[in-house]
Amino acid sequence: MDLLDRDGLTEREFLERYQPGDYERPSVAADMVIFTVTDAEADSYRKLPEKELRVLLIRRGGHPFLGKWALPGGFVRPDETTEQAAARELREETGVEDVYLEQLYTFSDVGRDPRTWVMSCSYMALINSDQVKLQAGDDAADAAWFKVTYRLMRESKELTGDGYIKTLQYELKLISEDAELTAVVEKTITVKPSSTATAYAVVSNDGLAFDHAKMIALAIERLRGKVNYTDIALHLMPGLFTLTELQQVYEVILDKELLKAAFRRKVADLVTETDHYTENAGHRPSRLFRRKMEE
Amino acid sequence: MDLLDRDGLTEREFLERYQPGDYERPSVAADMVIFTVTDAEADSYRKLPEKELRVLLIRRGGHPFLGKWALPGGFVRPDETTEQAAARELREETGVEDVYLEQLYTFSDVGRDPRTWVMSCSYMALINSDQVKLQAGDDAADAAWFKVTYRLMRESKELTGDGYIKTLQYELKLISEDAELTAVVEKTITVKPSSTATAYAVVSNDGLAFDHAKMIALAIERLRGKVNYTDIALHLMPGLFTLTELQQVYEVILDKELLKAAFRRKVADLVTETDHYTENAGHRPSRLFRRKMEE
DNA sequence: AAAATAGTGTCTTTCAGACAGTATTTG
DNA sequence: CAAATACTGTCTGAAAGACACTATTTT
Repeated sequence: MDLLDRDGLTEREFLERYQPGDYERPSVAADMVIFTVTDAEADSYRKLPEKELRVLLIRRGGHPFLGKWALPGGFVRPDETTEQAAARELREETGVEDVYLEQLYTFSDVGRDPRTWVMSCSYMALINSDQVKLQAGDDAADAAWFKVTYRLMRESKELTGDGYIKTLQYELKLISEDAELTAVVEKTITVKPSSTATAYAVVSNDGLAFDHAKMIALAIERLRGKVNYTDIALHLMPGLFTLTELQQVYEVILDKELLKAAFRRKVADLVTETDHYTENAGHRPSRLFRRKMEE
Repeated sequence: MDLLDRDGLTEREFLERYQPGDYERPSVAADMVIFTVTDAEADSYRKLPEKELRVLLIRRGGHPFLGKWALPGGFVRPDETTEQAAARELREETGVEDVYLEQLYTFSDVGRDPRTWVMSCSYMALINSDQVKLQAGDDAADAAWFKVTYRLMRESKELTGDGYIKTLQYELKLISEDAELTAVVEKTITVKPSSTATAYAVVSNDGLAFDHAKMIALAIERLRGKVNYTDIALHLMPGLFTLTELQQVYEVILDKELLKAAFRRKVADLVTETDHYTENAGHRPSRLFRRKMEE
């Protein structure tokens, strides 16, 4: 192919002479919502421990948002994709290598970073409690796992002339051993005859940096959506697990109780049974399952 | 809040003195997959016309990819979000203002643009045939609507030691009045005990610029996925439409025939019936419906 | 009447919700 | 035996698949 452009150049000539213009360019960061599930303290050793959904946050050691908690992340380098940058941050922060990683959304609101023009491509990572143990040797001293809850608090609908605006307010709560953060995220759905638009806004925010409350909210919504029709939740499970544990994970993600019989029917084709059982549990042993790797 | 950082600065002082470093930054473009549905020519005026799913492409007038077809798009400016940039491009290209717009994915492969470091945040827009008429006055002379088909051609699965790799090859065909483009997009799903990764690659590509074959493939997959559990397809319909037309749109998106009775039951709560009917159709008139704006 | 599309009725199958019942282990 | 969890059986009702049937218009 040797097409010539208006200046009579071939593509090779064009590229050899190409000089990037000096118009403004944004910095692009990759930020990660890293989820895991851990056992809460049980009242008695005969009772099963409850499961908690947790997110990793890092306390900011410099301006802006000094002292606030932020998602792990960093700037993308010219020789890597946003996904590679996310995986690199994940490795640096947690030592974990082989995890489920999914791009969520690219945030580009003007002024979202008070320093300069910064976009953020956000990712969701799911790691299981086996892998989390490796978290010891991280460089950011002020990293902590926060228990997450995300709950619809208020719902309203306003009719406009030719459509309506639905407003949903969610309370996002993040609780660690020594900090408790709360944010309210508002989801606004504007329905008009020829369009539907959804926008997120942070209404109040106590302790989270940047627009990271929005990112966490979006991640939870994605997780909740996918749990119902994929095997995504299995990435939060250790190698061997009981169906009751799996059900607890679904319940903590969806923030709602499920019926045992129906749940077992539903996940039957996502798991493979093994010949192992739990031991010394203070009650009847439970069969252990693995994630199904065929099909 | 007047916390001081290690240099003893308040946040305000820090920001006043902040100088962006001179590390490399990418350009960020917003590219759009604009879908619409139009009637194909009918054999006889007594037969219903078939529906076609179409995408807007623009022939490149300069290097790189001179003469190839590309998605409409452009660079994001510092005073706008990627979404605003997408909406701006859409307006410039088609004159259309009020449409369904959804962020798809941010592409950042190294070398995806041969000139320089460019990421692209891709969007999907759905516009209806009423709105498309406005397309006359566009600046890019070489814009054309292409009929799209996207079909699974080959499927294979290879077992690895502890998991498997599934490879799906899709043929993407784009046909306009005077051009026919074909690309093969390969979707690779790598399943390992603690992760699942999906990657897209363009295996062959005849006539599309950049990685735009991947973007279109991703857009179609998103559209197909959402059609089943949202009212997204209604954004492709004009103000009044028959249920048969709506079914045709579902069928052309999903590339599969649906059963009439079941379809009507399924969409019943997405539409509102009107008192209008089609006229002079050469057969029994059909009731016209609108998109349901309540609930 | 023929051609064409519009629209409905209903049987079957599948699957989720609901709930009760049985089974197994430890203290 | 009591406490605790594990696991199964089955009824019901909602929704999707399948297919046949009726209805209405134009030529």
